[in-house]
Amino acid sequence: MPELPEVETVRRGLEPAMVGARFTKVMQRRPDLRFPFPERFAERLEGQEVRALGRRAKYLLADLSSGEVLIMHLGMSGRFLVTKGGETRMPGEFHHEHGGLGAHDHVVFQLSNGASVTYNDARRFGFMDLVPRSEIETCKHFAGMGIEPLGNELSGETIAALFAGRRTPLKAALLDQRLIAGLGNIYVCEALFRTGLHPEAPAGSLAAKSGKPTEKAHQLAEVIRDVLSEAVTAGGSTLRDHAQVDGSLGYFQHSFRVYDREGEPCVTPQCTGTVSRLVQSGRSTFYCPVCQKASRTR
DNA sequence: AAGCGAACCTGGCTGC
DNA sequence: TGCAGCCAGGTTCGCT
Repeated sequence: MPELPEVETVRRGLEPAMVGARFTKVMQRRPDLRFPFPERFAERLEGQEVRALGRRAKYLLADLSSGEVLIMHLGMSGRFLVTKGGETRMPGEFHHEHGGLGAHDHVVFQLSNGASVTYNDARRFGFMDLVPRSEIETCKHFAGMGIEPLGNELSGETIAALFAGRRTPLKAALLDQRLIAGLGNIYVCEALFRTGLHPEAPAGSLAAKSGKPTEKAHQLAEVIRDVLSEAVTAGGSTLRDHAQVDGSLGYFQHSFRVYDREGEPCVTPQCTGTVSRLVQSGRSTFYCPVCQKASRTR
């Protein structure tokens, strides 16, 4: 469940359980996820205090008293469940009876405040790494990463500058984490719909010849911010599994206007269009062919 | 260089 | 009921 709003939802859920607590025991139950765990993973965590829990794009960053940062990425199916001390593990099909570990519980963090944090990831596209605080900006995960869409950098001007001259479809440009980092398939579809932009329009069409942003570029920047912050407020989107660390669901999926709505009527008032699906670089794009017509040329 | 498709892995749903 | 086929919120690799 991992685009920016879901990761931010997880961060907010983990924060009270982890920040200010020490790792008393870390159980790493397999040698790798998408990548091998770093050397001596558990030993480097045990005894360390979590000073802060941050987020960059779709990555969670736990600042440790050792000076290292625990980097966590959820991939496609990664999720965290927090169990407070004394509680028996419950909600969710992933966790077998009373406190036992489920099939894909790969890491369990026990904390000095009595809480347990379990990382579950059926597909194992997620990963964890440990990097010195001083090397965070330049480490392989973040070097070359694009701007934060909820930060101050996102504007019509930056979109025009980043997209100018690119013939790649808008959909692909928005998914490119080297340009803007944190958007994924759902929120790109939703943002393009709200802006009335065709997903196959060339990314460069948002920059005028002068290099200045078009009106649509300004709108797109605002819409991206709106969609993401609305989704964060809703606790993210829940598609197949819980989005929040206490097992409860996000509910932004009820606000989807095009994502996963192929064949349904367009929600725009007066619009007679039907939501269509097309495949771009191997991924489903949902859009309204009537509302989203903007500049397919150039 | 940019832009596709495939690959990584498991599970859930659809349809025969 | 069983099984094949397709699809899934992400990222990276390798081939045009």
